[in-house]
Parts: sequence; C-alpha cells; structure tokens
Amino acid sequence: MFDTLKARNSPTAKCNAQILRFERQEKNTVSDRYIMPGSPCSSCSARSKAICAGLSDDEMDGFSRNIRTRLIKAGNSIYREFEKANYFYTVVSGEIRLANLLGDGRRQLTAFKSAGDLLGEHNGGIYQSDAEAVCDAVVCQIPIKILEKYTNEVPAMRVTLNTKMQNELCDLRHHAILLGRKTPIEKIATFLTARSENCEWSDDDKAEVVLTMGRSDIADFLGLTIETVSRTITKLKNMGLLLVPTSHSIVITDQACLKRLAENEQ
Amino acid sequence: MFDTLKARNSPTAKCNAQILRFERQEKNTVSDRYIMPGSPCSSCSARSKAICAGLSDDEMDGFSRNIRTRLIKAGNSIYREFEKANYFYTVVSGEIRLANLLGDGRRQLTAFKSAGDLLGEHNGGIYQSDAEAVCDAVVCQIPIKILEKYTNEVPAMRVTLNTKMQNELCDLRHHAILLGRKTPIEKIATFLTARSENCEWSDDDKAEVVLTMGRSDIADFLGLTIETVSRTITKLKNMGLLLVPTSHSIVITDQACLKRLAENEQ
DNA sequence: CGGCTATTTGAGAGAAATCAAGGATAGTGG
DNA sequence: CCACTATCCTTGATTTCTCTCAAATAGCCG
Repeated sequence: MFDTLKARNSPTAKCNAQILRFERQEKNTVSDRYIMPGSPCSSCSARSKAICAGLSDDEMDGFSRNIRTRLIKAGNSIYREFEKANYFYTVVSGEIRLANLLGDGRRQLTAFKSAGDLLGEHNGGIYQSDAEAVCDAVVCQIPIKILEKYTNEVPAMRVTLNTKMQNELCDLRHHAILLGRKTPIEKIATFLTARSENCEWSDDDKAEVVLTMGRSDIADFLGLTIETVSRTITKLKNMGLLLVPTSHSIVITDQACLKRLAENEQ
Repeated sequence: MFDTLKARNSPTAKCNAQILRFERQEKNTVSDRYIMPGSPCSSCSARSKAICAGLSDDEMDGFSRNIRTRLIKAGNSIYREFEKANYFYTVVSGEIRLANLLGDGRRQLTAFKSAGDLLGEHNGGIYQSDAEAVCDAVVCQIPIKILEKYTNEVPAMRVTLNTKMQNELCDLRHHAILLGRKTPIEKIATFLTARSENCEWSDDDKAEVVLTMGRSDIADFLGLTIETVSRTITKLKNMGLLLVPTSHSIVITDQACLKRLAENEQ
C-alpha cells in the first residue's frame, strides 16, 4: 500500500477535505517510533550527503546528542502544514513527499525527498506542507534551535545549509517551469530522467528507475491525473524509449531521446 | 511598451528561440547605466525592506562603498540564465520579472520582484533565470563576495538573508500549487489578491491594483495564454468582483469573494 | 483462492489553446 | 498638439488535449 489518499486531482472534484484530513490524522497516531535513544551518526549512510557532512567528529558528537532517529511507516506523516515548526529532519533512508491540499481535496506535491535531504520548510514558525512517508523511511529529528546554534557557530554547516536551500530553490523553480509550461510527455520524461540520475547504467545503456511512489503521487507531483500519467507512460513505452516490467519499475532504453524530450530547456 | 517579447505560450508554438535570444541580447546593449558612483543608502526608500535593513549606520557605510546603483530601462535585462553569477541585486524601485525559456520559446515567469526584494538566484555560480525589468527600475548591485562577507560577519544580515530565502521558497511552493492545480479563475484571483496586499483600501472596501506588466507576462507567470487571462478577467468583471478602468489598472470591488476564489486553500 | 487496491484502457465531455480579426492604447514623429 | 503606426488587448469560432466517468485487468496480502 503506497497511497492512503485517493487521487483528488480534478478542479471540479468535490470530495470532502475534512474527511480526508481526519483520515490522515488517524493514520498519524499509529506506529511511528523512535528507533534509538541517541543515533549512531558515525555509521550513518546519509551523513556524507546530509546537513551534518561538514561537522568534525567532535562537533558531530555534540550534535548527535540533540537529535533523535525516527522510523516513519509508509503513509504516515512527519508533520503537517500549519503545525508549529519545532524540528528539521534529515532523511536517512526511504522517501518523503511534501504535499499541499486545496480546500476541495486537490493536491499538489512539491518535492520528493530522499537520503541526505533536509525537511522542515517553515515560515513564521509554521510548517508549509505535509511531509509524508512514501515508503517506510528513517529520519533524524533536529530541533530548530540546535540547527540554528550550529549554523551560527560552524561556518561549514552554514555553507552546507545555504547550498541546500539554493538547491531547493533551484529545484522548485524548475518544477514551476514544468508545471506551467511542459506537456504531459515532457513532464514524465523530465521526471524519469531526474530519477535516473543516480542510477547505474548497464553496458547497453539501460537503467532501471525504481518508483517508490504510486501513480497518484506522480500525478499530483506533475500536475496531471493518474490516467494521464498511465497513458503517457504507455505512450513512451510504445515509442520504444522504455520498458515497464512492473508498475513500480521502469527501464529506460533510450536515454538520449528521453532526455531530449525532457530538456526542451534551452 | 511593456513587453519586448511576444507571448510564446503554447506547447506547440514552434517559434525560433534563437531569434528571440538574439533580440534580447540586442536590447541588452543599450542604455542601462550607473546612476551614481556611490549610493545614498541613508535616504533609500527600499532600505527598511531590503537585505541591508539589519545593518547599523557604520556597517551600512562600509557596505555601501561596495555597491552600485543601476537604472534598468523597461524590457532590458539585468542578467540572464546560464551567465556566470557575480552579483546580487536589491530592487530599489520598479519591478523585475524572473523568466525561464524552453527551447521552442515557451516561457515561464517564476516571480515578480519589487522594492526591497533580493535578486540573483544562482546555483553552482550560474544564474538560474533571466532577470528583466517589467518597467523602468532601479537596482543595487552587490558583489556576491561582499554579501557573503557581511553575512558571515553580521548576524543580523544572516538572519535577514535567511528569512528572505525562506520567503522565496514559500512563494515558489505556493506558486507551484497554483500552476499545478488551480483553475484559470483561481489563478487570476490569487494573483490579484496577492497584488492587492499592499494596497490601501478605500472606505467602501475597494482597492486599485496597478499592473505594471502586460497580459503576456501575467499569462507566462500563471501558466496560461494571454487570451485566457483576458477572458478570465472579463469573467470576474462580469461577476461583479472588479472593475477594469484601463488594462493596467484593476479595481477590486469584492475583496471577500475574490479571496474566497483565490484561497480554496485549506 | 478471494477481496482489495492500484493500474490500465476506453469513450465522451469540457475547458483551455489555437487561429483569426477587430478595437483600444501608447509612443512617435510631423 | 494631433495624426499615425505598432503593439497590446479583447472577443469570437474552432480545434485539440486532458480530464472525467466507467469498466476491465493486474497485483498484492491475508
């Protein structure tokens, strides 16, 4: 089960957002837990990509005493829009989606966050989106005060944080271009190309893209409906650019062509 | 003349982006100029809202010695996407649009920046968008190195910069929701509502929104065509929510209703 | 195996884009 | 100052693409 929420894409969908919200809160009461009292940062697989990459071993030691590691089960939320923001989170493993709802249930995802990424976008002390686990995920919970303290005292951390914010701005900007001006086929091509970036390419230039999320998450990320996502993937398959062994696995067979579709960008 | 570029909205538009780009470069060669050697920061109307708000008079003195004030004529660009980034800019007056082009000329604006806003989004030392003056504008040119120096040394500036980046992230996130999921009527309502935020409201609850940009800028900002922008404004007019004295001036007559349309957000 | 959910596919409707033309506006030059 | 011209804006007719509605298929977990 990848999605708790049914797709509520359409501008005219009149589903009851209150019920939606209630269901989500119910989900939220179960099974998230702290998996360890401190955290073994020394062996953390995400450390090199995370906000703590720039810390010395000594600094890391002090830092780690203030953070907690949490397991978030698929579908559960870490925080919700409009909640008071007390923590940042670093994704250790798994994948998190940032979601925003309109009053009638329409949903827009603004990012998928994975290992090393920083979560906790807030403004005026309030979270700006729902952060939900796409699949089981492990995150580090960092009190905002602590992160602020370290960014004030450790220049390296300041630089890392700054870079991460700039990357996020850059990603959001490109996503706005995609949402505003790209066709469905270009949207899917862009999405798959981006996802394939950290993949290993076989000798015959193929790569498997693993989709941890369902079609409705992809649709809500790209500003489409699940049907259009499905049809567009089928179209790309028929064009011979990719294979679809299972719905959660896509093998890119013509990287160059897919990239050309994606990067109509100048 | 508000727009140099014709609208190139449609996914199927096959206009030649090369020509577009050339024309833009031509424009860029004329008439931008430095309007003063140093800058009279003490009397700057944008200072309280700008990045330099947190500086003491002494600090401001040193800071101002490193910056230049430039006049940018309507339609001209300050910098372009893919250019090496050497400067940040603070908008003193006028309005700047951030634009990105796709290969076939489709355009997406990601923000309008006005007095007090900071420009210069870059990643890996490269600007991420074209910054162009919507109308005649004055900007302060701040070498990136200088801004970095001051953010390192002056905590207040660090806080201001951080807040500005968070606001920008927040704006972009909300814009992504708009682009991905809102209807034309909601898009226009959101746009006008946001623009009316700094307006004075008359006794009978009316406010004039001045649109410095043309319909094609609005269309490219909201992910629509100029025709749809025009038709939608007419529709809102017919619904009795606003008046359109001139195409660049819109008087909101039913703020509450417009806001309700805009904030279908929960 | 059976029920549930996710995904795919088809048919039809609807909304926004495209194509086209007329009217308003602003800036230019006489 | 006014007429002229280029551009911008609005409106209408038509097309096209995506969404909606509906149903069948596939995949997963108990």
